[in-house]
Formats: sequence, C-alpha cells, structure tokens
Amino acid sequence: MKRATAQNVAMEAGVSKWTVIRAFTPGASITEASKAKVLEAAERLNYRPNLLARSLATNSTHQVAVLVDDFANPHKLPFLEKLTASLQAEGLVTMLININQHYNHVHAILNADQRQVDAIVLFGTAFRDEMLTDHKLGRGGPPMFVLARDSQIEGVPAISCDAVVAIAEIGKHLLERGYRRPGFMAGARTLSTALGRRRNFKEFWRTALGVELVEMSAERYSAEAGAQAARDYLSKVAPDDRIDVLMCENDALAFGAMDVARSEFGLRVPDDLAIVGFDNAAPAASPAYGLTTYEQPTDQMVKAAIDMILERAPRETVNFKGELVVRDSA
Amino acid sequence: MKRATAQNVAMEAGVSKWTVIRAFTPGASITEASKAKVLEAAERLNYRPNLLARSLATNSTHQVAVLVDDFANPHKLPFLEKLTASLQAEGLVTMLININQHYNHVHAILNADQRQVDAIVLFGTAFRDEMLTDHKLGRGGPPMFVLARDSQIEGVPAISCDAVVAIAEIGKHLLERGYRRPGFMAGARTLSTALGRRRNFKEFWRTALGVELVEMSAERYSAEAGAQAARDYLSKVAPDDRIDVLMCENDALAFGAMDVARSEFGLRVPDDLAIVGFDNAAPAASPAYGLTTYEQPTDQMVKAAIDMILERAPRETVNFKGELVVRDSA
DNA sequence: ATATTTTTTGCTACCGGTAGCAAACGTGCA
DNA sequence: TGCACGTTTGCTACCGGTAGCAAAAAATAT
Repeated sequence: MKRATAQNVAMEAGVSKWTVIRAFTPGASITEASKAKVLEAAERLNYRPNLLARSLATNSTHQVAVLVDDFANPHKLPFLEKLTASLQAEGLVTMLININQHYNHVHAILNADQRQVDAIVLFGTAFRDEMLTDHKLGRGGPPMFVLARDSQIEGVPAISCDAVVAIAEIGKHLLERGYRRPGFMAGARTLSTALGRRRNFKEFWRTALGVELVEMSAERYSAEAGAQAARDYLSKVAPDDRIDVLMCENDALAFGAMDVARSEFGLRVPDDLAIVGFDNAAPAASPAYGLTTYEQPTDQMVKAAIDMILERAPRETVNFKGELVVRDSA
Repeated sequence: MKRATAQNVAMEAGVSKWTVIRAFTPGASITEASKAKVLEAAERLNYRPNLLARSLATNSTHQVAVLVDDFANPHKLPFLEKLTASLQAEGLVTMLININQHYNHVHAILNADQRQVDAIVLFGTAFRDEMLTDHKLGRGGPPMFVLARDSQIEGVPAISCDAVVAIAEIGKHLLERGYRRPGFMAGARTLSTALGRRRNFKEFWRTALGVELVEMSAERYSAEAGAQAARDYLSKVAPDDRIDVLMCENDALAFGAMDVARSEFGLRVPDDLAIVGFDNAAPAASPAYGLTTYEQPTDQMVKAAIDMILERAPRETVNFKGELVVRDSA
C-alpha cells in the first residue's frame, strides 16, 4: 500500500494540502477546528510527513555523517554511544560510515556531501592531510570536523584531548615512580599528524632525563597488532637491555602487549615491565588488566562537537584536558 | 557558495538539464561528444547530483536504519563493522540509531520511516514484541528485520544464531568435562523473547541429568552488571553449595563474573568455577581471560540480512549454526 | 535523392514537501 | 450596514532530481 501524502489527507479532510501541512507545523496559523479535522484524517490514513521532501525544500537534512575506521578499538563503542545519543537529543541522526580499503575518505565524503548531510565528523580516522586539502571538497559542501584526533587542516576544526598536557601528566607520574627506560608503541606508522603522542612523549624524556625513547610500532591499532609488536621487541632484546616502562598509543595495543609480556615472557607487570595505555577502555578497569591509562573527556568533546555543528560555538579547534587513571600496571 | 544544480551545468554546457542528467546516468542514451561537454562543465562548476532529490523522485534512499541498544557489549563493534562494510559494498548507507531511555523503538522506527529508509534492522535490541505489533508500522513502511536475536513477530524475519544447537553443543561439552551443578546468568530480565538461551540451557540440564539450573540475572548486559550479579551470588552462597559452572548470556557478563570470582573470591577458573560466555568478543581470546565461548557466524548473518534487504533472498526467519570455542575457562 | 529507421535531445508532468503572497473569512467598531 | 483589521485558507512558484513521451537529428535503406 502506498503511503499517504499531505494531498491525500487534504482530500480526506476536505481542505487544501497547505492546511494539512500547517496542522503538522508547530506554531502555524490554523484554527483548532481544522487542525483536529486534519489530524483525524491523517490518523485514518496513517499519514506522516515525508522528511525527504522536507529536507529537499528546506535544504537541511538533520543528518550528520560520522566516519570511523578503527573498529578494533573498544573505546570507540562507548564514545560512539555518547555521540549518537547527543546527536539524537538535538534531533540529528547519525550516518555511520565505515572507512576501509574498499571505501576511503574521498568516497565517504563525496557520498555524504551528495546526501546533503549537515555536517561530516571524522571520528578518530587516520588520513593524510593532503587527501582533504587536495580535493577541495569544502566548496559549499557540509562543514567538516575532526573528533578525537589532531588536525592541522585549514578550515577543519579539531576537537580533541590535549596531548601535550596528557603526556606531561603521564610522564611526570612515570618519573615519580622511578621508571627510567621508556618505550613507546605506536599504531599504524604512516600518519604524520597522528603521532603527536609519540613526539610529545619522546620530547618529555629527552628534556627530563636526556634519555632516548625506544620506539616500536604495530601494524594497526588492535590488541593483536600490539601483541605482535611486543613479541617482536621482547624476543629481540635481552632482559637486561629492556625498557622498564612501555607507553602504548592506545589501550587496545596495551592489552595485547600486556598479554604477551605476561603469558609469553613470564614478565610481571609492573615489576618487570610497566605498561601505560591511552583511552581508558572498559577492560582497562578490569582486575585482569588493571591498566594505568589516560581518560579523554569524551562528554566535553561530544558536547563541543555538537555545539560547533549547530553553530552554537565558534568553529575552531579546541583541546580538552583529560585525566590520568592510575591503576596497577604503572 | 551555493551548490551547482543540473540546470546550472546545462546553461554552462549549452544543453538542456536532461542531457546533463543523462551524462550522469550510466547507460543513458547520450553521444560521447555531449557527455564530454557536460562532464567538463560539471567539473568546472564542481557539480555532483543531489541524492536527496533523486531519492524523492525514485522512492528509494539506499539508506538502512540500524537500531542498537547494547553499547556495553564489545562484540557489537566488530559486528557493526562487518554490517556497515557489507551495506556499503552494496551501495547502502547505515543510519545508526541509538536506542535508550530517551529514544525508544517507536521513536526510532517512526523517524526512520519518515526518512524513507529502505529497511530497518533491529540489531540485537531488546524490545517487547507488543511494541512492534501494536503500532502497525508495517503499513507501507520499510521492511523490518531482527538481527542477532530471536523474533516471534509476524512479518518481521529474524536472522540469528541457532540457540538450540548452540546450547546443546555447550551443554554437551560441559557434561563431558564433568560439570554437574550449572548456573546461568541472564542480562536484563524483562524480555520474554530474549531468554531463549536460558530456557534452552535449563531444559538441557533437566533432560540430561535432571538437575535444576541456578539462575541469576544482571541489571544490564555489561561487565559491571555481570560482576555485580556474580558478587551477589558468591557472597550469598557458601563455597560447598555453589555451582561448578556458570554460563553467561554473553561475554560481557562473563568477563565481569570472572573478574569477581578470581579477584574478590580467590576462585580459580575453571577449577573452582568454570565460566562460559557467548559471542567470542575480542577479550575472550586474551590469555587474561581465555574464555570458553560460542561464536556466532557473523559473516553469514550479515550476508543473509543484506540478501533479504535487497530481496535477493526470501524474507523469512533463518538460523545459522555457530561454533563452540573452547579455551581455558571451561 | 527521398523514405525509413534509429539515436539523441527536449519536453511535460511528477516526487512531497516549503515559502510567502493574496484572497476569503470572521470579528469589532463606527 | 459598512469599513478596517487580524486571522485563516488557498494559491503560485520552487527545491533538484526522474520517468517516459514527442520532436529533432543522425544513420541507414530504397
């Protein structure tokens, strides 16, 4: 059965279609009598306005494209939950776009643009800045934002957790606990801008103690990749030459690294090797891991993103301060 | 700057707007010459077709609403990754809808319907069947599907993992390992249809050994809720009277239960208490948990769902066989 | 060269709403 | 009773495409 349109309801109620529209427009000029008549007819025909047609006419879809590429990170899920809930509370709907080998940023952005989304959020996705600057997609297209990641791109504000402050806090804590031989595990190496944490961490130790950071990198941001990177390092370096603390770019890597250190090399954490993560993903709190990590202020970040989308706040890069969560692993 | 329309490109290229449209319609009747002319003009004006207008005219949005309510379950993330990737491979886009206190199924379904989505997928969400049957939303609205959960609802096919087979396999395994005093931890208790696993498990033990299942239930489907439920049980029941194996309705609950059993009650898993989960979420594979669990055939399920959405397969309830993953915990 | 067929192009009508103007209506007041 | 005024209703034009028919142009046959 075909859906009823305003025109159908109008016939049924014996009025014009514009009167029907008015009955469904809050604050429109219409008498109680005709409104009741229309609503009753609408009920009978099971009519509800077609938002597609409305979007076309008003030039606003109330849809926001959210691009995600890192589904291996358990931290994404609660973050995504908050983001979608907050968007929905503002009457916005989430178009979730999975960025992968078969569907890259350019595909995604062009498609979202053609669908007339109100905004595009790059949610922690890994991309080379040139990709966005080359394709001048800005031209009258939807505004773009980078969430939970840095961005140096002109006209694309970033909403993120202040990496400088975060690393300083973590570094200070590790220094106080007496760690002296730091290591850092990064995820996918290819991305210039994604490496803020590594750079800051390296700088910290150089300045504080004059020591060089031992760097390793995982293929991807996942526990398996973290496990493999840790395995490579630990099997290559003799116990006495090893680092005493490993900071991982995110918790997923840290879980993998900790698993390998404990079960494959018999190391005690933190006594033989301390481990620090980043994100405070759910398993970090479990006694099985007890991971010392850094929690991003996701509520603030989500709020800020939405304020920018709705133009309630200036569209410019902002950084929020997170919080060090000290547990057993360091 | 306003976006260019087909009309603008037509002026620029010196043709009619229908010729422009044809240049962007694969297989349309148009000479190479005018196509080239149009594409060049389009490039100059940065034109790309407005999919909103197309959707309105063709009565098809290529959008699929995916409703999710259980963001505490880490298993959701990789599943969602597959689902979105597969939808995108078919040219469909995912509208991710977060079901919670402030935004229930009726809201979500009505909204998705108004946005003219091509299909609605209830992805493992908890709802009372009446909710869907009362509101006769089917009337010309988009087809609905239940994914990764049972459904008895007329006209709403379910794509799920065969609970009977799954529970039989798990039960058989536990029986062989010599467990004799089974317990079951369910998530949110309110849902009649969601309790298939519990019912089958109960039935299994009754039939096999004539023993009664010890039942407990968590507030929600999360590690914290699982931890609390386990804590309640273990602190209430003396060691000698306790169950020897606990099957949890999903892995999230199992992680919480295992954490509490080990770290708060000093129990060895599986010696003092064996634990079984369901889903094979990522942490289950970690040596920190080594959880025996049951893996749903997510690839098959996703494929089946998409085949139904695209009407490449009959729209009827299907069950797939999963696989028992035996690890250390049972 | 003309007639016929095929391909290409342009056209009207339509998808289901919105914006804002103009006519119709009802009411209060002289 | 007539006029001014505010409210309600209906109207045209539009958002940016699609469908399918008719006219024009190009290709082929006679």
